[in-house]
Amino acid sequence: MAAKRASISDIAKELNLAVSTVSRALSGHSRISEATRKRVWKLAEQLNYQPNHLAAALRKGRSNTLGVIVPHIDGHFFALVMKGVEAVANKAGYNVMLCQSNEDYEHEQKNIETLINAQVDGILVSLARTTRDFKHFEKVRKRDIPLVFFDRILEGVDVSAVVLDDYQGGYQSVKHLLDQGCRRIAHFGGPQHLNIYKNRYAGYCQALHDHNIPFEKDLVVFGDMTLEDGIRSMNQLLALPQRPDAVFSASDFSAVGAMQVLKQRKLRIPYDIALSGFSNETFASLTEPMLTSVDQHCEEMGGAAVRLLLEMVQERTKQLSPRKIVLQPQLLPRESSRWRQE
Amino acid sequence: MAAKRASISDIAKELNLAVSTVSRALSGHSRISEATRKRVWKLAEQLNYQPNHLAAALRKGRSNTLGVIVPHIDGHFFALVMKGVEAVANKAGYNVMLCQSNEDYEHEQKNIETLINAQVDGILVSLARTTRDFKHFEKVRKRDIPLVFFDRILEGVDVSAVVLDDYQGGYQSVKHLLDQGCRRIAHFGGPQHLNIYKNRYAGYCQALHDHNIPFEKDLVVFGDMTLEDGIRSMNQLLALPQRPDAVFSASDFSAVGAMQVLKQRKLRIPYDIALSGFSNETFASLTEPMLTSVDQHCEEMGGAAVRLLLEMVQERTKQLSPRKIVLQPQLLPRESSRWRQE
DNA sequence: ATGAAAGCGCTAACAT
DNA sequence: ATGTTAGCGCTTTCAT
Repeated sequence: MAAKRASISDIAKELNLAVSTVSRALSGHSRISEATRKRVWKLAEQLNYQPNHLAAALRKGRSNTLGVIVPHIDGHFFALVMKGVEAVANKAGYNVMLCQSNEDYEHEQKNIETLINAQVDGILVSLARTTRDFKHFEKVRKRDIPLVFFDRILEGVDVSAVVLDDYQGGYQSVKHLLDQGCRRIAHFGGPQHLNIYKNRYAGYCQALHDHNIPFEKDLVVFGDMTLEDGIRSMNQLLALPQRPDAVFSASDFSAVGAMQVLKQRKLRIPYDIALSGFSNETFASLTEPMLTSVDQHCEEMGGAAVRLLLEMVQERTKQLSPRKIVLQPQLLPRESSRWRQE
Repeated sequence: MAAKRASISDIAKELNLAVSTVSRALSGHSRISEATRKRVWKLAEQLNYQPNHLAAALRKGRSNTLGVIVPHIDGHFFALVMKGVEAVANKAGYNVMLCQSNEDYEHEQKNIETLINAQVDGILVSLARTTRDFKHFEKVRKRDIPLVFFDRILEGVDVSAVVLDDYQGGYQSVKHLLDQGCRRIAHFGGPQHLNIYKNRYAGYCQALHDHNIPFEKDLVVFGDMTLEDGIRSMNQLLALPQRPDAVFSASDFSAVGAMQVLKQRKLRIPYDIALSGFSNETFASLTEPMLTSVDQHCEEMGGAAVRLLLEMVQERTKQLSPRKIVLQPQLLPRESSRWRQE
């Protein structure tokens, strides 16, 4: 029963060698005779030796584990990011420890503690929507644990991060709507303390400005970007004396909410009102009409974030100054915004 | 810089106590004077002491970490399961290490090694679609690491698992379609070596049988359950001399594929052909018509799986015989299958 | 090329 | 109630 696992010292005893020799043989040290190396490896196989990472980690002070904190894992975006994270991390020999903050600041603080205690070698974070300060990251800094943010970061804080050019995403979306002939373009925006929503909004504003469309305050509605929020916001817009002829939503969910309202009111999409969303959720190509959206290259973002983090982990000595990587978004025009369908 | 972390022995030295005393004070041991306990905690706070879990794990032989292997994390189901897993695990003081097998057998084997090396206290697995044997789990058994499967398990192997009553899900779906007046009900089925698809199919067969509907081989199409597969399968069915009047798909994705074909051919859903899927993906309530589906209580499944696993972890001594927990599915009738809409 | 020995930070058995 | 001590399995310096 209970098969005790073979250790280096077991192998050493069996072969009449010193543990240090066995350790070196196993880790491919150069100053070990070919003969010894072979004997050791053979017995290791036989005994089905598995290295005890915990012990190695304790000794070396590194755990070969990366911690990741995401607001939530349901939904397209973070799931795909995790795919990229995992792929790159595993290839580099690192494990991944996952925490969800549930969009909650307090929870995020706990997550940080958890990861510090687990002795992770580096931390990847995308902020909870309710996070507005940086206190809990001070601990991480103090311990000199490499830290990389992705997607959602706090405005005005100088940290390493991998982000999407949300400004471009917003700009292109609005430009596309303008190209279709829309002139009164509304915007569903998210919490403005988060870079992503702020930048999408900024892109919207700039695109209007560049095309000499006057900005109308009434056409911008802020909310929490859920489907229900989209319903609420759309109804609010339709109650205006003069309704918009397009909506650029900073989220696919609220865009779909708007879509439901429009369909229910028998307004034609895109002819009466065109619609575009953000994130290219799975369902974006399954709605009717299919929803125009912005792809965020999620997997790539995850991969890039890990690569950046590993660089920092491996060159811990040199205090590198914070680096930012900006990925370009890709507009995917679909039926909800295109007047002429191919 | 590089803030060295305070250790128990640091605290002990500072307070002129033995490390064991400090350790006990910190872990709430009963035989420690209130005064000492307070002094220790106070200094611990001051020094911002964080326990070194690695060391504790090495010493105790337990890492307080659970490993989870999922086929993939994108898509509704596993993402929600992970939510449940994480919630329960964290509450019980365990961390979660996540691996994705990418639906690949080889990858799954690697994942197992990874988790064993990481010294996890227990492993949760949902099998890759390409996994057909059990060899790689023998190592886990030999090491006596508690192992719990969820959702996807191998047929005919006696293991602890948390599964959905897929048979019921299939049965109810078909019964519902029959209740709507459908008589020629087709089925899109998945790989039959996986319990979930086999049972959904079995439920389909039994429901037909119970209602005296003859089984027709041509109405059953097996595939890989993707959207494209649904398109292919639907076209295949429409080429039959006599077409079906309903399809029960074992996946929402292939159901949506079918939906696209039907819409394109101007067949009315549900009037010409009714549709029902499985898994209640996010998009199921966003298609037009909204897709009837079966909810799997994903979060609950994740939670139940962890609870079962933790039981095994905590009572490791007593070799419990494998336990199965079966959750009941919930049919969600929507427009794609209902003749009379409320 | 190999060995001896120290120690990572913690817990727990065994004192007192 | 507190102290002493051994050791979890590994890596690494210093010898030889």
